[in-house]
Amino acid sequence: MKDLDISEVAKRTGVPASTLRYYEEKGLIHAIGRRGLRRLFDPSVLDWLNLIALGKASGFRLSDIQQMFGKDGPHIDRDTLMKKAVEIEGQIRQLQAMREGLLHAAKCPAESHLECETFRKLMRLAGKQQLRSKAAP
Amino acid sequence: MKDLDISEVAKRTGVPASTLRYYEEKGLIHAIGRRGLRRLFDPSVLDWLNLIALGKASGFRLSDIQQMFGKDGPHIDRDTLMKKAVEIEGQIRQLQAMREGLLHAAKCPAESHLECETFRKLMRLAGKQQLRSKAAP
DNA sequence: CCTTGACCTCAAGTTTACTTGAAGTGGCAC
DNA sequence: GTGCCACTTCAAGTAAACTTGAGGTCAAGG
Repeated sequence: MKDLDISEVAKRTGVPASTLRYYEEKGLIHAIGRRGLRRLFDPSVLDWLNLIALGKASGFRLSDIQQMFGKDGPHIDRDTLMKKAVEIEGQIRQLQAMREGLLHAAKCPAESHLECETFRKLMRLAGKQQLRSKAAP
Repeated sequence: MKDLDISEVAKRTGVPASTLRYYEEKGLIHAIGRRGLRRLFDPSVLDWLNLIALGKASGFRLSDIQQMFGKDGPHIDRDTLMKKAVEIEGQIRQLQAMREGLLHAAKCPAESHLECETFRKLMRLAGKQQLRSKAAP
């Protein structure tokens, strides 16, 4: 496969060039070289960007993502990964409660949703997950 | 029930007073009055804060949250709520993929995770949900 | 009555994740 | 060879969600 120009990467991923430079600066992706001043990327950067997008969509910070799938290094702390996975489980439950709450709210005729017992129950349920996780800032 | 002092609300919810003032300024919560300068909150503010926390944990912006569960107004656009619910569904799927990916990564012996076919498959799967949702900025 | 300190306001600072703009460089089509 | 313009760097700007600090107020305990 051929190396990719920054604009090529941008085109294929939808991530703006400025963001790609920013990510490189932050150590999330790496150019394999330069042609003159211009960065050259290995096609694998597309995978990395996919991964980064996924992480972001999951509510992680760039620094978290870097931590999890470190530099280009092979050292991924398994404990950290497990902890993150558990964190995500809680987040999923919260999202499910939120979703149910919203769906109910869309149907429920109560004046204020806080007056609806079903809604309040869902909220309490979700509230129980005392996950003050910094994963979703 | 008695009205609550800002510090009382802070104590019971864990939300700092400064944040409570900020939320009030943004119209997410409302003091029912003042004793001198000091805000007085109805105990129902605890429910609202619960709801706000839930929304935040689900990746919504404060402005989204305000939109969904508007001021103290009863006007909640059901279509908006449904759309949000659908958005959340996609987010949940992404989180599930992320979770599985992490769990797998915690076990998989591959040098780089990108070299692991299982991992890549999970990523592609998650990537398919082209949810460039602004719900999780 | 008088002090105390928790609360107030308002402005400015912080962090995260970028974007924008100015000024420079050099690959490549002609 | 030479000029265009996509690329470069670096500094500064933006938005969201708060936090911090200075200076002021006033309800309550002694």
